[in-house]
Amino acid sequence: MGILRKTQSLAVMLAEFDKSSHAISAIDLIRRLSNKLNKTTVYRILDKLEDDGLLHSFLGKNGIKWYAKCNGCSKTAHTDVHPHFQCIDCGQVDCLAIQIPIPELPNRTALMSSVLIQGKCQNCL
Amino acid sequence: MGILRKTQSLAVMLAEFDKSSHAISAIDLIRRLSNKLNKTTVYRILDKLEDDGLLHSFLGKNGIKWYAKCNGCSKTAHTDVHPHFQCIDCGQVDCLAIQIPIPELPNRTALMSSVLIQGKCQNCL
DNA sequence: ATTTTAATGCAACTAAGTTGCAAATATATA
DNA sequence: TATATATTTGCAACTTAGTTGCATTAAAAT
Repeated sequence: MGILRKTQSLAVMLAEFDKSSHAISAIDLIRRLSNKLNKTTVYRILDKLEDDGLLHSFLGKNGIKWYAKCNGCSKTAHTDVHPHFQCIDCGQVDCLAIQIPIPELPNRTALMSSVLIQGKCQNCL
Repeated sequence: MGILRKTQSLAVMLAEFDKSSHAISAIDLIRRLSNKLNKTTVYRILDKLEDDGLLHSFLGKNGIKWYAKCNGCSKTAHTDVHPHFQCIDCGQVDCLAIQIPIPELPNRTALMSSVLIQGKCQNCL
């Protein structure tokens, strides 16, 4: 069940995602908003925004959960996914506007896939 | 620093990986060997076997750490990686013997990448 | 204005993985 | 083979990310 009410907490969260186009990790968001929102609230709003298709989530380095705005990325199930890029120096994470095609797999059905590319971003090169 | 001594614990761990060709999650391994080995020992031996290039690790669903034998998979840094497949029904995880090519990224340098495909395995179809 | 229902904060909890340290066990040396 | 040395192990305690139950607060509906 997604967002039902326009609350203060929701506004604060959305404002944070509007500040920059980079992905934000749940823990970082909790840290940034610690004076305004409880961490449980942060997790719950993230869940709902994902349900509503406003955000998508994925796992970064060390299995940390990240969230990014869905800028017109398809909400339907697909095996062609956009990869995420994490800089090993500064830690910044972005969605890449490319598609990594997953080939047909013999004896298996692929329903979803996730691709994390790690390397150096423009700033850290 | 990798394996230096041939210990009982090491033998137990290697035997477990020889039992099947599927990947094993660290937690599952700890559970299976709980009557023989302490979990700290399991984690430490996994680390060392990975250092030695006998196992490789990757993250499955929910950021859980998995280990699989390196069956001739390249140990050198590369952006062409073999993907891992996790069945959403039975949870089983395997290495796929295919390469997913990662294209050149403008303004970024890709140093490594990981691909997790989720779907249904042959048994669960 | 009052009622209803959803959202929030808090504290306590879970699960995966890590760390420090003393005891046990391999290996090297005599 | 016995002893010394260095690595490995088990244990307990800890860390970190995320979850749950429940009482309180705040939207929205009446």
